[in-house]
Amino acid sequence: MKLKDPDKIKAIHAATLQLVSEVGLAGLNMNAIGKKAGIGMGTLYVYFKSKEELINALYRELKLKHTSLIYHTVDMSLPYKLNMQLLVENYMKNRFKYFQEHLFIEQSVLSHFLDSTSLQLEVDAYAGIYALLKEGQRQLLVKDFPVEILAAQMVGGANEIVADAIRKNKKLSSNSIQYAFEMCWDSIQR
Amino acid sequence: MKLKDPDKIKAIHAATLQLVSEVGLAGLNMNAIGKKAGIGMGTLYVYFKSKEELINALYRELKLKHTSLIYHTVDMSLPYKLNMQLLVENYMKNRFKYFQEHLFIEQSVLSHFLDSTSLQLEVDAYAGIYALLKEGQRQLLVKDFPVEILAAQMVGGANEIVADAIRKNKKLSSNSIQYAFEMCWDSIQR
Amino acid sequence: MKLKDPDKIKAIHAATLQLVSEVGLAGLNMNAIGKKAGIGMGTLYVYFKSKEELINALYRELKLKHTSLIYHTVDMSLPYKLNMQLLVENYMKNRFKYFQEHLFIEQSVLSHFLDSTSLQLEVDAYAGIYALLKEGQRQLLVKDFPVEILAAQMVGGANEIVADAIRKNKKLSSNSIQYAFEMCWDSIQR
Amino acid sequence: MKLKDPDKIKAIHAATLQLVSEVGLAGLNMNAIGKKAGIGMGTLYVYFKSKEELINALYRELKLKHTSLIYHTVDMSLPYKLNMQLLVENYMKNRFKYFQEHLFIEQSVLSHFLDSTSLQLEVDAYAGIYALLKEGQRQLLVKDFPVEILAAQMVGGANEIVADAIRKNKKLSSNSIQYAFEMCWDSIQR
DNA sequence: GATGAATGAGTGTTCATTCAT
DNA sequence: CATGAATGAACACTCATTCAT
Repeated sequence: MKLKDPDKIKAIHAATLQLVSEVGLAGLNMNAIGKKAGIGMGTLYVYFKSKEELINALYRELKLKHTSLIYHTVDMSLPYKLNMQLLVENYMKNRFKYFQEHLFIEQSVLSHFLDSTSLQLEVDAYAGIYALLKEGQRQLLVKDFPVEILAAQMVGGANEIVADAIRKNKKLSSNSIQYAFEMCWDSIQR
Repeated sequence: MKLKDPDKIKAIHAATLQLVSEVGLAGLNMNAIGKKAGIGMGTLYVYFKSKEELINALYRELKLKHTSLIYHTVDMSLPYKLNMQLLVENYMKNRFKYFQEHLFIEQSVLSHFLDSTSLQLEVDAYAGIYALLKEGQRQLLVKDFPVEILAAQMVGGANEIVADAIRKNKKLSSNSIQYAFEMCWDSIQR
Repeated sequence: MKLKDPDKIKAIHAATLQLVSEVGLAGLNMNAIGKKAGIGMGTLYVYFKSKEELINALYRELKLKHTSLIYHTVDMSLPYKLNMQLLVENYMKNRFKYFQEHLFIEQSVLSHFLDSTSLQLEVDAYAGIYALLKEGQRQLLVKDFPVEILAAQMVGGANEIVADAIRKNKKLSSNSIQYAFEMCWDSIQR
Repeated sequence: MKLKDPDKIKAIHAATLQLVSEVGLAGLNMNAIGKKAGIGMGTLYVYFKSKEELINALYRELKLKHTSLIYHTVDMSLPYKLNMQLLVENYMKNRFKYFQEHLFIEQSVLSHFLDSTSLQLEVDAYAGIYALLKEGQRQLLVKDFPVEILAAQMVGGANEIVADAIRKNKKLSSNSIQYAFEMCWDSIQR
C-alpha cells in the first residue's frame, strides 16, 4: 500500500502560494493547483476535503508559523528598547522574505473562505505585542496610550514600509529597517 | 444618442459597494449588482462594457475622489505641524466614514481586475504627501529619511488604527485620532 | 425582452422522459437533457433551480395528471361493477399508453430525489380507489377486507399485466384487458 | 492461486445490500462498500472485475436463491389449491423477510447495470408458475387465460400487498396473507 | 435604451478504476 | 493477496456576456 505522501502537502501548499501571488486568491482554482503541484487534480481531495479546507489549512499553518517566528527574538532579559528593535527588524525581514505567504494571509482574511477558528488566529497574533507594550508602559518607556493603538501604529507602519519596497521591486535595505525602527520607537516612546 | 442616466450609474456604484462589503469582491456578480441597483442585469452592459470595466470605473471614481478629499485641508499658509495634524485627522476620518469605499479600493488593488491606468492612481495618490514631507525636510522639521519611507509609516500607521477600530466595531474617538497624530508626528519629526 | 418560453419546459420534460427510458434515472444528466431538448445546458437552470427540482417538478406534474386521468371515467350514477370495469380498463390503457411517464414515476419514487411533498402525492393517489372500494363494501358487493389490501391487489395485478406486455413488446389487446378485469373483479367481489 | 475468501464475498454482498437500502442503487459507491464490508476498497477488485460485475454477481446469486426458495413448498402430490396456497404464502413471506434483497433485485432490473444473462433469470423465474398454472388449467381448476396474464395477476397482487405493508411499516399479518390468497385464488380459479 | 432569457466555458467535486507498496 | 493513495473523466452548477424583444 502506498503511504500518504507528506511531500504532496508541501507541494500543494507551495503551488497554492505561487498561484495566489500570480492570479490572486479569487483566480485560484483546484485544477491549476494540481497541475502546478505536479499531481492529479483529484489527489487534492485525498489531502483536503474541499477548496475551503485547503485554504483554511494553509492559512492556519502559515499564520501560526509566522506568529511564532515574529516573536522568536524576544528575550525579556534584554534591555527593552533593544528587544523592540530586534522585534521590528525581525518582523520586517520576515514580511519581506515571506511576502508571498503574507500576501496569501492577507487575501485569505479579506476573502470569505476563513472559518472562525482561522480568524481567531488573526486576533491571537497580537497578544505578544500587546504584552510587550504593556511592559514598556510599566517601565515608563512607552506612551500611556491604549496598546491596540500603539500596536496598530507599529504594525501598520512596518507593513506599509515593507509593502512599498515590494511594490517598487526594491530590496529591503538595512537602512530602511533602521529608519523604520527609529520612526517606530519615536512614535511609541514616552 | 440619449445621454446615459447618471442616476443609474450612481445606483450601480452603490449596489457594487454594498455587495462587495457583504460578499467580497470575489463573490461579486453582475446579476446581483443589477438586482440590488434596481435595474435589469442587461442594462449594466449599456453603462459598462464588462465587469472589469465597471470595477475599473468605480475604482477610478473613488480613488480620485478620496485622493482629492484627503488633501482638501492642506493650506501651505498654515504652520507646518498644524497642516500635518489636519491632514492626519482628515485622512483618518475619511477612512472611517467611507470604509466601504476604501474596502472596495483595497480589494480591487489586490485583485487582478485593475488595468495599468487604474493602478497608476494608486501611485499618484502619494504625490501630495511626498511633497508635503519634502517641504517639512526643507524646513528642517522632518527627519531626513526617504519620503517614501516617511509616508509609508504615516499612512500605514493611520490605516491600521482605523482598521482596528472598524474590526472591533468601535467608533473612531477623537482621542484615538489625537493619539494617532501624536505618534505620527513623533515618528517623522526631526 | 425575451419572455420565458413555456414550450421549453415541455421540451425539457419530454427530453427527460425520453432519456430516463433510455438510460434510467441514474444515468440521467443535465447536459444530455439540454442537448435532447435542443437548448443550452445552462438554460435548464433558468427553468429549474437544480436537477432535483427538475425531477420533482416533472414527477408532480405527471403524478397529478395521471391520478386525475385514472379517475376520469368514474361516475357514481353508473352500476358499481361497470364503474370498476371502466376504471380498470382506463387504468391499464393509461399505464400502457404513457408507460414512459409511469416508468419515470416509478424510478423517481425508488430514487432519493423526491421530497416529502412529492412523495405525499403517491399516497394521495390511492384516496379514490379506497373510497370506491368502501362504497362497494357498503353495497355488499366487495369483500370485507381492508381496502389497502383490496386496492393493492387490484393495482398490483393491473400494473404487472401491463408491464408484462411492455416487457414482451406486445400490444395491450382488448382481450388482455378483458381477462384482467375478470380476474380483478373475481378477486375483490364478495 | 489461493482461493478467494468466501467470507469476504459474503461481507461484500451484505454491505452492498445494506447500502442500497440506505442510499439506493444510484447512490452506491465502491468506497462505501469496502468500508462497510470492513475491507480495503482495492480488495473489491480482487473479487469483482468491476462495479457492474459485482452487481450482476450479487443479482444472480439472489435471483437464483429466491427463485429456488419460492418454489420450495411446491409438491405435486398435494391437492392443487393447497399447493397454490402454500406457494402464495411462501412467496409473500419471502418477499417480506428478504425485502432488502428484493429491493436490490428490483433496482437492478430497472437500472442499466444488468447484462443479458442476468436479465434472463428474470424470465426464467416465471417458468415454475407458468407450469403450475398450466397444470391447473389441465385440471380445469384455473381460468383458460394466457398463463402470462394469470401469473402477472398473481405476482403483481402479492408484490403490491407486501410492498404496502413495508411502505407503511407494518408487519405482514397472517390475516393479510389469508386475504391475499383468497383474492388470488378467486381471481384465477375457473 | 432596457430587459432578462439564453448560453457554454469554466468551476468544485465525485468516484470507478489502477497500481505501487 | 490486500491496501488505499492516485487519477482524470464526468458531473451539477455558476456566471459573464449576448441578443431578441
